[in-house]
Amino acid sequence: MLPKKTKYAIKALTALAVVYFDKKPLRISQIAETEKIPRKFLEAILLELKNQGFVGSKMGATGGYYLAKHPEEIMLSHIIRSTGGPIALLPCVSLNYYEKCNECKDEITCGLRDVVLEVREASLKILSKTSLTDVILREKRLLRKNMK
Amino acid sequence: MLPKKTKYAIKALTALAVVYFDKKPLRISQIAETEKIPRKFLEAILLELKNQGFVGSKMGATGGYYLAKHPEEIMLSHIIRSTGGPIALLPCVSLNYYEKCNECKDEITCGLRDVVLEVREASLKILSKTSLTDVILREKRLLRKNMK
DNA sequence: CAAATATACTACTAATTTAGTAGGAATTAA
DNA sequence: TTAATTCCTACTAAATTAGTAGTATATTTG
Ligand code: FES
Ligand code: FES
Repeated sequence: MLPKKTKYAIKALTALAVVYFDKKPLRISQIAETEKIPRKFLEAILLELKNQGFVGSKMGATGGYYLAKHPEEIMLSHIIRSTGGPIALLPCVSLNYYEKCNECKDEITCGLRDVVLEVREASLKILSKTSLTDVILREKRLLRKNMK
Repeated sequence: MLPKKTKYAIKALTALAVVYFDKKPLRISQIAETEKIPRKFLEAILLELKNQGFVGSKMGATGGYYLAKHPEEIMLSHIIRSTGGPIALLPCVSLNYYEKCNECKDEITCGLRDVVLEVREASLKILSKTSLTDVILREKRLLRKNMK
């Protein structure tokens, strides 16, 4: 399961992606309100996202946050990895959080690892191809479908 | 990430699957030793697996555990769900641990949910088709490949 | 310049989950 | 009857998650 932090990050970044072309920053409190994210928590999350280069910020009155990259360049896999941790089911198949399985005799011949590797590949295939723009597009598509 | 409990469960059940046709039970301590699982923890796990119908047991001297079903019938998805929890990345797309996303206005039109649903489908496709027998087969294949 | 309004940053805390452990009761084989 | 084993209840300790409090710093506007 993804931690709330990751979910909040995706939600906040998506909100920023929606207004990307306005070229005006969005206030934390504004995002917190519309996305129903605890204000202070979101503050911490956005700060982290800034340090990782996802967003930029402007201090002071009329300040706020804005996407630092084009929304098509920001993939869900990046956000997940930056905020939540591994996508893989086990540390021994995680690209970014690798850790040796000290119970298993041999990683190379471990049957379980082989399966879990396949699962990671399948998940990553989707998550690394889905950008913030795609999330917004999906939302629009679902809205149309539901309207009919 | 899968909890250790789940990993241990899969490992233990696989060990039982290997000797399935011997028709003799395997002792906890034996499994714990060969799979490097903390003895007492494994005890608790196997008991739970028994209550869920995965294994049977025999008490007393010469007692132990054995698979209650054919190893081809036990899928990784079953074990994960019984011991670890959801396979889905978010509660709103979990079949067995469903919980409403109270931040999102509408589940039906949520773009993030749509992506995460696709990921769950992809993972489940693999995990619900992979049995204990398959895990053993993969292991054998990997061994052969590595020998050459 | 001063007041108002933002983010930046440090340092906690509280609740939950995970990964176990301890110890004895019940059962069975020899 | 004794040795070996599972069964069962009740803890505990460590790590992680989900936040909060409070203050410093920067920026706009009157
Ligand atoms: S090596 Fe990681 S599960 Fe076996
Ligand atoms: S409804 Fe679950 S993420 Fe939006």
